[in-house]
Amino acid sequence: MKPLPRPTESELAILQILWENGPSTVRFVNETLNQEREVGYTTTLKLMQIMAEKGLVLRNTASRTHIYRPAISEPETQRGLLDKFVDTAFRGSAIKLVMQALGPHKASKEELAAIKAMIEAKEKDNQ
Amino acid sequence: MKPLPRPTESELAILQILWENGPSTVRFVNETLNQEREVGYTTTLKLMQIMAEKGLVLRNTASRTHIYRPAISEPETQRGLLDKFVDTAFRGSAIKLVMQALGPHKASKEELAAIKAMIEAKEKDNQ
DNA sequence: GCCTTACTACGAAACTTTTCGTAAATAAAT
DNA sequence: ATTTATTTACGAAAAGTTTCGTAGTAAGGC
Repeated sequence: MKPLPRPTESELAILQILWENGPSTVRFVNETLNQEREVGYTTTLKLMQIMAEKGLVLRNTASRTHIYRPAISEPETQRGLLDKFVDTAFRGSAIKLVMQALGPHKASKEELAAIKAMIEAKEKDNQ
Repeated sequence: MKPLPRPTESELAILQILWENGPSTVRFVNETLNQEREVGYTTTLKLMQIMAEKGLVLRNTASRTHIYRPAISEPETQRGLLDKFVDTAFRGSAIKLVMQALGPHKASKEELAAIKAMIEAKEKDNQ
């Protein structure tokens, strides 16, 4: 099994709709996309067909209207994209990326506590 | 002044060489790139010319061999790329990105301390 | 049954990014 | 001075991504 390719930006937008809403038709995906910006129906269809070829989505073709679903989870996908991004934009330094990401961001008490907990766990690992 | 466009992946690779080594010639940049993968000299030249047009780099054309330098700092560039990336890959949630990035990463004591300090500073802000 | 609508398949155009070949100019080497 | 090497400029091909038009086929409404 060859590993799945990273999705392109448009493909990612489609995957996000599938992750959020579960297995969906092209029409539903297209209508959801159109809440953001205008996209032709066949444009969405074509993209989803390409994604099926690449293995990024699976589709049930039992009925005439095909049902698409993601072939990979959102966290797995994010991991792949993040690894690439850390390499290209931060020369491999995840820490620098974290600092940059935290910098201007308004975080809630709970979020900060969660990160802190994670860091404290890692500090224990280090010993 | 229009804000500078985000660099593409290849452009980013060139910027990184300039950030790391200071003002450089096309030849130097090309040779550095070639340590990673084979790229033709005119390919690198063309990219750098395009970057100059876009305003991503500045060049000194006083002597025949032009000297290029970045027009924007690495952190500024990273910030722009990160904002876009958080939006597209993490649907705007910087916190999720941070958690993902910290997850598998081996961090040193000092790095963890630095992040922790930043978080504690933010916790104070919140109150 | 017939017409309208909805869906998939396919191909190609449009756009972006990357790659490189060729030509012209300048400098260096012999 | 002539040749050789180095550099920029330019244009266009190649590759990747996104967009959509057209055709064919199945389904639904009348």
